[in-house]
Amino acid sequence: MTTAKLNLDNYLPYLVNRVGTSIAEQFGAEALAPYGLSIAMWRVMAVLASTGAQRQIDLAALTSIEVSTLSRIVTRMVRMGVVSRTRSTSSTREVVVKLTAKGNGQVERLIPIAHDYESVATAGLPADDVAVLKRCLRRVYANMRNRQVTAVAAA
Amino acid sequence: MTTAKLNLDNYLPYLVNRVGTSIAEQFGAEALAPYGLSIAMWRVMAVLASTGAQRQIDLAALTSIEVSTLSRIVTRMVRMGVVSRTRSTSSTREVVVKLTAKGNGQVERLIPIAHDYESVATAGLPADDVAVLKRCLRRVYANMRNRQVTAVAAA
DNA sequence: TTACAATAGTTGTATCTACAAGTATTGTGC
DNA sequence: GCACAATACTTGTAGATACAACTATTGTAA
Repeated sequence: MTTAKLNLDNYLPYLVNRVGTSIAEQFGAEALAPYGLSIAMWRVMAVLASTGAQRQIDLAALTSIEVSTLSRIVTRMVRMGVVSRTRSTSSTREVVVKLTAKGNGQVERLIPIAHDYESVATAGLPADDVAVLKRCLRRVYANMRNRQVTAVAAA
Repeated sequence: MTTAKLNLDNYLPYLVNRVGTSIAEQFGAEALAPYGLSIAMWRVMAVLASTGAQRQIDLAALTSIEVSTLSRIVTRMVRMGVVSRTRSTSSTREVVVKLTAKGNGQVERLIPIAHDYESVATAGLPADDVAVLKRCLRRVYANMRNRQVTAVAAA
Protein backbone atom coordinates (compact mmCIF):
# COMPACT_ATOMS: atom_id res chain seq x y z
CA MET A 1 0.00 0.00 0.00
CA THR A 2 1.44 3.31 -1.07
CA THR A 3 1.03 6.37 1.08
CA ALA A 4 -0.75 9.31 -0.49
CA LYS A 5 1.79 12.03 -1.14
CA LEU A 6 1.39 15.73 -1.61
CA ASN A 7 4.04 17.58 -3.58
CA LEU A 8 3.38 21.13 -2.45
CA ASP A 9 5.53 22.70 -5.11
CA ASN A 10 3.20 21.28 -7.73
CA TYR A 11 -0.07 21.68 -5.84
CA LEU A 12 -2.19 24.40 -7.40
CA PRO A 13 -4.01 25.74 -4.31
CA TYR A 14 -0.69 26.09 -2.52
CA LEU A 15 0.94 27.89 -5.43
CA VAL A 16 -2.05 30.20 -5.76
CA ASN A 17 -2.22 31.00 -2.07
CA ARG A 18 1.42 31.97 -1.67
CA VAL A 19 1.29 34.18 -4.76
CA GLY A 20 -1.87 35.90 -3.58
CA THR A 21 -0.44 36.47 -0.13
CA SER A 22 2.90 37.81 -1.31
CA ILE A 23 1.39 40.29 -3.75
CA ALA A 24 -1.25 41.49 -1.27
CA GLU A 25 1.28 41.90 1.53
CA GLN A 26 3.62 44.06 -0.48
CA PHE A 27 0.99 46.08 -2.30
CA GLY A 28 -0.77 46.71 1.00
CA ALA A 29 2.33 47.82 2.85
CA GLU A 30 3.78 49.97 0.09
CA ALA A 31 0.93 51.36 -1.97
CA LEU A 32 -2.15 51.22 0.27
CA ALA A 33 -0.78 52.13 3.69
CA PRO A 34 -0.17 55.79 2.74
CA TYR A 35 -3.90 56.14 2.08
CA GLY A 36 -4.95 54.20 5.18
CA LEU A 37 -6.56 51.59 2.95
CA SER A 38 -6.66 47.85 3.64
CA ILE A 39 -6.44 45.24 0.92
CA ALA A 40 -10.14 44.54 1.29
CA MET A 41 -10.90 48.23 0.77
CA TRP A 42 -8.66 48.36 -2.27
CA ARG A 43 -10.51 45.39 -3.74
CA VAL A 44 -13.80 47.18 -3.26
CA MET A 45 -12.47 50.32 -4.89
CA ALA A 46 -10.87 48.44 -7.77
CA VAL A 47 -14.14 46.65 -8.52
CA LEU A 48 -16.12 49.89 -8.34
CA ALA A 49 -13.62 51.66 -10.60
CA SER A 50 -13.72 48.83 -13.06
CA THR A 51 -17.41 47.93 -13.12
CA GLY A 52 -19.14 51.04 -11.78
CA ALA A 53 -21.59 51.40 -8.89
CA GLN A 54 -22.78 48.12 -7.40
CA ARG A 55 -25.25 46.73 -4.92
CA GLN A 56 -23.53 45.33 -1.85
CA ILE A 57 -24.46 41.77 -2.67
CA ASP A 58 -22.94 42.01 -6.13
CA LEU A 59 -19.92 43.76 -4.70
CA ALA A 60 -19.50 40.85 -2.29
CA ALA A 61 -19.48 38.37 -5.16
CA LEU A 62 -17.09 40.46 -7.23
CA THR A 63 -14.62 41.01 -4.38
CA SER A 64 -14.87 37.55 -2.78
CA ILE A 65 -15.72 39.30 0.49
CA GLU A 66 -18.45 37.84 2.72
CA VAL A 67 -21.59 40.02 2.82
CA SER A 68 -21.59 40.88 6.51
CA THR A 69 -17.90 41.66 6.41
CA LEU A 70 -18.44 43.84 3.38
CA SER A 71 -21.27 45.68 5.12
CA ARG A 72 -18.89 46.85 7.83
CA ILE A 73 -16.08 47.59 5.40
CA VAL A 74 -18.40 49.84 3.38
CA THR A 75 -19.43 51.58 6.60
CA ARG A 76 -15.78 52.37 7.31
CA MET A 77 -15.19 53.49 3.74
CA VAL A 78 -18.17 55.82 3.90
CA ARG A 79 -16.69 57.36 7.06
CA MET A 80 -13.38 57.73 5.22
CA GLY A 81 -15.20 59.49 2.40
CA VAL A 82 -14.06 57.20 -0.41
CA VAL A 83 -17.45 55.67 -1.23
CA SER A 84 -21.09 56.61 -0.84
CA ARG A 85 -23.90 54.28 0.16
CA THR A 86 -27.37 55.25 -1.02
CA ARG A 87 -30.67 53.39 -1.05
CA SER A 88 -31.64 52.19 -4.48
CA THR A 89 -34.51 54.16 -5.99
CA SER A 90 -36.16 51.06 -7.46
CA SER A 91 -35.89 48.94 -4.36
CA THR A 92 -35.33 50.47 -0.94
CA ARG A 93 -34.02 47.25 0.55
CA GLU A 94 -31.11 47.51 -1.85
CA VAL A 95 -28.16 49.77 -1.43
CA VAL A 96 -25.88 51.21 -4.09
CA VAL A 97 -22.20 51.67 -3.36
CA LYS A 98 -20.34 54.17 -5.48
CA LEU A 99 -16.91 55.78 -5.50
CA THR A 100 -16.84 59.41 -4.36
CA ALA A 101 -14.63 61.96 -6.10
CA LYS A 102 -12.08 61.44 -3.35
CA GLY A 103 -12.23 57.67 -3.72
CA ASN A 104 -11.96 57.97 -7.46
CA GLY A 105 -8.90 60.18 -7.13
CA GLN A 106 -7.20 57.61 -4.94
CA VAL A 107 -7.91 54.71 -7.31
CA GLU A 108 -6.61 56.75 -10.22
CA ARG A 109 -3.31 57.16 -8.42
CA LEU A 110 -3.23 53.52 -7.34
CA ILE A 111 -3.98 51.92 -10.68
CA PRO A 112 -0.59 52.73 -12.24
CA ILE A 113 1.09 51.28 -9.14
CA ALA A 114 -1.08 48.19 -9.42
CA HIS A 115 0.07 47.79 -13.01
CA ASP A 116 3.68 48.16 -11.91
CA TYR A 117 3.18 45.35 -9.45
CA GLU A 118 1.76 43.17 -12.14
CA SER A 119 4.82 43.86 -14.27
CA VAL A 120 7.14 42.95 -11.43
CA ALA A 121 5.13 39.82 -10.75
CA THR A 122 5.30 38.59 -14.33
CA ALA A 123 8.85 39.72 -15.02
CA GLY A 124 10.83 37.19 -17.04
CA LEU A 125 7.75 35.39 -18.28
CA PRO A 126 6.96 35.31 -22.01
CA ALA A 127 3.79 37.19 -22.92
CA ASP A 128 2.34 33.95 -24.28
CA ASP A 129 2.78 32.25 -20.93
CA VAL A 130 1.19 35.14 -19.07
CA ALA A 131 -1.76 34.90 -21.42
CA VAL A 132 -2.08 31.18 -20.67
CA LEU A 133 -1.72 31.87 -16.95
CA LYS A 134 -4.59 34.34 -16.94
CA ARG A 135 -6.78 32.22 -19.14
CA CYS A 136 -6.23 29.23 -16.87
CA LEU A 137 -7.06 31.26 -13.77
CA ARG A 138 -10.32 32.40 -15.33
CA ARG A 139 -11.20 28.83 -16.22
CA VAL A 140 -10.28 27.50 -12.76
CA TYR A 141 -12.50 30.11 -11.18
CA ALA A 142 -15.35 29.19 -13.51
CA ASN A 143 -14.85 25.53 -12.65
CA MET A 144 -15.00 26.18 -8.91
CA ARG A 145 -17.96 28.51 -9.18
CA ASN A 146 -19.82 26.02 -11.28
CA ARG A 147 -19.08 23.27 -8.77
CA GLN A 148 -20.36 25.50 -5.97
CA VAL A 149 -23.58 26.36 -7.77
CA THR A 150 -24.23 22.72 -8.65
CA ALA A 151 -23.59 21.59 -5.08
CA VAL A 152 -25.91 24.22 -3.63
CA ALA A 153 -28.62 23.42 -6.15
CA ALA A 154 -28.43 19.74 -5.21
CA ALA A 155 -28.86 20.53 -1.52
CA MET B 1 -5.25 63.08 -20.88
CA THR B 2 -6.39 59.48 -20.66
CA THR B 3 -7.69 58.05 -17.43
CA ALA B 4 -5.86 55.05 -15.99
CA LYS B 5 -8.06 52.02 -16.43
CA LEU B 6 -8.09 48.70 -14.64
CA ASN B 7 -9.53 45.72 -16.45
CA LEU B 8 -10.17 43.40 -13.52
CA ASP B 9 -10.77 40.36 -15.68
CA ASN B 10 -7.22 40.63 -16.93
CA TYR B 11 -5.58 41.78 -13.71
CA LEU B 12 -3.43 39.03 -12.23
CA PRO B 13 -3.80 39.76 -8.48
CA TYR B 14 -7.56 39.82 -8.88
CA LEU B 15 -7.64 36.56 -10.81
CA VAL B 16 -5.37 34.92 -8.26
CA ASN B 17 -7.33 36.14 -5.26
CA ARG B 18 -10.71 34.93 -6.44
CA VAL B 19 -9.31 31.51 -7.35
CA GLY B 20 -7.60 31.16 -3.98
CA THR B 21 -10.72 32.22 -2.13
CA SER B 22 -13.08 29.94 -4.03
CA ILE B 23 -10.93 26.84 -3.61
CA ALA B 24 -10.26 27.51 0.07
CA GLU B 25 -13.93 28.18 0.82
CA GLN B 26 -15.15 24.95 -0.68
CA PHE B 27 -12.33 22.74 0.52
CA GLY B 28 -12.73 24.17 4.00
CA ALA B 29 -16.47 23.68 4.15
CA GLU B 30 -16.56 20.22 2.61
CA ALA B 31 -13.32 18.45 3.45
CA LEU B 32 -11.95 20.20 6.53
CA ALA B 33 -15.05 20.96 8.57
CA PRO B 34 -15.66 17.28 9.45
CA TYR B 35 -12.26 17.26 11.19
CA GLY B 36 -12.74 20.63 12.86
CA LEU B 37 -9.80 21.97 10.90
CA SER B 38 -9.46 25.50 9.52
CA ILE B 39 -7.75 26.29 6.23
CA ALA B 40 -4.77 27.67 8.12
CA MET B 41 -4.49 24.41 10.05
CA TRP B 42 -4.73 22.38 6.86
CA ARG B 43 -1.92 24.45 5.36
CA VAL B 44 0.25 23.71 8.35
CA MET B 45 -0.49 20.01 8.13
CA ALA B 46 0.04 19.88 4.37
CA VAL B 47 3.44 21.54 4.72
CA LEU B 48 4.46 19.21 7.53
CA ALA B 49 3.30 16.16 5.56
CA SER B 50 5.16 17.34 2.51
CA THR B 51 8.40 18.64 4.01
CA GLY B 52 8.61 16.98 7.43
CA ALA B 53 9.04 18.54 10.88
CA GLN B 54 9.74 22.26 10.86
CA ARG B 55 10.69 25.08 13.15
CA GLN B 56 7.85 27.55 13.58
CA ILE B 57 9.66 30.29 11.74
CA ASP B 58 10.21 28.09 8.69
CA LEU B 59 6.66 26.86 8.93
CA ALA B 60 5.51 30.47 8.87
CA ALA B 61 7.42 31.12 5.65
CA LEU B 62 6.21 27.91 4.04
CA THR B 63 2.55 28.51 4.92
CA SER B 64 2.47 32.28 4.38
CA ILE B 65 1.12 32.60 7.93
CA GLU B 66 2.44 35.39 10.15
CA VAL B 67 4.62 34.10 13.00
CA SER B 68 2.52 35.24 15.95
CA THR B 69 -0.62 33.95 14.29
CA LEU B 70 1.09 30.64 13.63
CA SER B 71 2.20 30.41 17.25
CA ARG B 72 -1.41 30.44 18.40
CA ILE B 73 -2.55 28.12 15.63
CA VAL B 74 0.06 25.57 16.64
CA THR B 75 -1.08 25.89 20.26
CA ARG B 76 -4.61 25.02 19.18
CA MET B 77 -3.39 22.16 17.02
CA VAL B 78 -1.39 20.73 19.91
CA ARG B 79 -4.54 20.81 22.03
CA MET B 80 -6.36 19.02 19.21
CA GLY B 81 -3.64 16.40 19.17
CA VAL B 82 -2.70 16.72 15.51
CA VAL B 83 0.80 18.14 15.98
CA SER B 84 3.46 18.13 18.68
CA ARG B 85 5.61 21.07 19.68
CA THR B 86 8.95 20.22 21.25
CA ARG B 87 12.00 22.31 22.05
CA SER B 88 14.84 21.74 19.64
CA THR B 89 17.72 19.78 21.18
CA SER B 90 20.36 21.92 19.51
CA SER B 91 18.80 25.25 20.38
CA THR B 92 16.25 25.57 23.16
CA ARG B 93 14.88 28.83 21.83
CA GLU B 94 13.76 26.95 18.77
CA VAL B 95 10.72 24.77 18.60
CA VAL B 96 10.03 21.82 16.32
CA VAL B 97 6.52 21.22 15.07
CA LYS B 98 5.70 17.72 13.91
CA LEU B 99 2.62 15.80 12.87
CA THR B 100 1.35 13.30 15.44
CA ALA B 101 0.04 9.90 14.38
CA LYS B 102 -3.46 11.33 14.59
CA GLY B 103 -2.51 14.35 12.52
CA ASN B 104 -0.79 12.16 10.00
CA GLY B 105 -3.85 9.95 9.69
CA GLN B 106 -6.02 12.97 8.97
CA VAL B 107 -3.68 14.33 6.29
CA GLU B 108 -3.55 10.93 4.64
CA ARG B 109 -7.29 10.96 4.29
CA LEU B 110 -7.35 14.58 3.15
CA ILE B 111 -4.67 14.35 0.48
CA PRO B 112 -6.78 12.34 -1.99
CA ILE B 113 -9.59 14.85 -1.53
CA ALA B 114 -7.14 17.69 -2.12
CA HIS B 115 -6.10 16.02 -5.35
CA ASP B 116 -9.73 15.67 -6.36
CA TYR B 117 -10.20 19.40 -5.85
CA GLU B 118 -7.21 20.09 -8.02
CA SER B 119 -8.73 17.94 -10.75
CA VAL B 120 -12.02 19.77 -10.55
CA ALA B 121 -10.19 23.09 -10.59
CA THR B 122 -8.22 22.30 -13.71
CA ALA B 123 -10.97 20.40 -15.53
CA GLY B 124 -11.13 21.20 -19.23
CA LEU B 125 -7.61 22.61 -19.33
CA PRO B 126 -4.96 20.91 -21.47
CA ALA B 127 -2.13 19.37 -19.44
CA ASP B 128 0.32 21.67 -21.20
CA ASP B 129 -1.57 24.73 -20.04
CA VAL B 130 -1.72 23.47 -16.47
CA ALA B 131 2.03 22.97 -16.59
CA VAL B 132 2.50 26.54 -17.80
CA LEU B 133 0.09 27.78 -15.13
CA LYS B 134 2.07 26.18 -12.33
CA ARG B 135 5.40 27.20 -13.73
CA CYS B 136 4.20 30.79 -14.00
CA LEU B 137 2.91 30.79 -10.43
CA ARG B 138 6.27 29.55 -9.17
CA ARG B 139 8.03 32.27 -11.10
CA VAL B 140 5.65 34.99 -9.94
CA TYR B 141 6.21 33.95 -6.35
CA ALA B 142 9.98 34.01 -6.88
CA ASN B 143 9.68 37.47 -8.41
CA MET B 144 7.70 38.83 -5.48
CA ARG B 145 9.93 37.20 -2.90
CA ASN B 146 13.00 38.56 -4.59
CA ARG B 147 11.50 42.02 -4.67
CA GLN B 148 10.68 41.77 -0.98
CA VAL B 149 14.20 40.66 -0.02
CA THR B 150 15.77 43.40 -2.12
CA ALA B 151 13.50 46.06 -0.62
CA VAL B 152 14.22 44.95 2.94
CA ALA B 153 17.96 44.82 2.29
CA ALA B 154 17.87 48.38 0.96
CA ALA B 155 16.12 49.65 4.10
C1' DT C 1 -55.17 40.75 -1.03
C1' DT C 2 -53.09 38.13 1.85
C1' DA C 3 -49.96 34.88 3.35
C1' DC C 4 -45.40 33.00 2.74
C1' DA C 5 -41.06 32.66 0.59
C1' DA C 6 -37.09 34.88 -1.09
C1' DT C 7 -33.89 38.63 -1.22
C1' DA C 8 -30.85 42.53 0.70
C1' DG C 9 -28.75 44.26 4.26
C1' DT C 10 -27.32 44.85 9.31
C1' DT C 11 -25.82 43.51 13.86
C1' DG C 12 -24.50 40.32 17.98
C1' DT C 13 -20.97 37.52 19.23
C1' DA C 14 -17.15 34.49 19.19
C1' DT C 15 -13.10 33.73 16.98
C1' DC C 16 -9.12 34.93 14.31
C1' DT C 17 -5.54 37.90 12.92
C1' DA C 18 -1.61 41.09 13.08
C1' DC C 19 1.27 44.57 14.99
C1' DA C 20 4.05 45.76 18.72
C1' DA C 21 6.31 44.73 22.73
C1' DG C 22 7.84 41.30 25.58
C1' DT C 23 11.04 37.04 27.10
C1' DA C 24 14.59 33.85 26.26
C1' DT C 25 18.36 32.00 23.83
C1' DT C 26 22.13 32.10 20.52
C1' DG C 27 25.60 34.40 17.69
C1' DT C 28 29.49 38.03 17.08
C1' DG C 29 32.98 41.47 17.52
C1' DC C 30 36.10 43.42 20.58
C1' DG D 1 34.36 36.13 28.00
C1' DC D 2 31.52 40.17 27.95
C1' DA D 3 28.55 43.36 25.92
C1' DC D 4 25.36 43.86 22.26
C1' DA D 5 23.03 42.43 18.27
C1' DA D 6 20.27 38.99 16.15
C1' DT D 7 17.14 35.19 16.24
C1' DA D 8 13.00 32.38 17.81
C1' DC D 9 9.09 32.45 19.98
C1' DT D 10 5.10 34.22 22.94
C1' DT D 11 1.67 37.38 24.56
C1' DG D 12 -1.11 41.89 25.04
C1' DT D 13 -4.25 44.30 22.62
C1' DA D 14 -6.92 46.28 19.02
C1' DG D 15 -9.13 45.48 15.07
C1' DA D 16 -11.03 42.33 11.36
C1' DT D 17 -13.71 38.44 10.06
C1' DA D 18 -17.52 35.03 9.73
C1' DC D 19 -21.55 32.64 11.21
C1' DA D 20 -26.06 33.05 12.79
C1' DA D 21 -29.90 35.60 13.85
C1' DC D 22 -32.29 39.61 12.99
C1' DT D 23 -35.05 43.54 10.35
C1' DA D 24 -36.96 45.20 6.24
C1' DT D 25 -38.46 44.98 1.65
C1' DT D 26 -39.89 42.65 -2.56
C1' DG D 27 -41.68 38.72 -5.17
C1' DT D 28 -45.22 35.08 -5.80
C1' DA D 29 -48.95 31.95 -5.63
C1' DA D 30 -53.47 30.96 -3.97
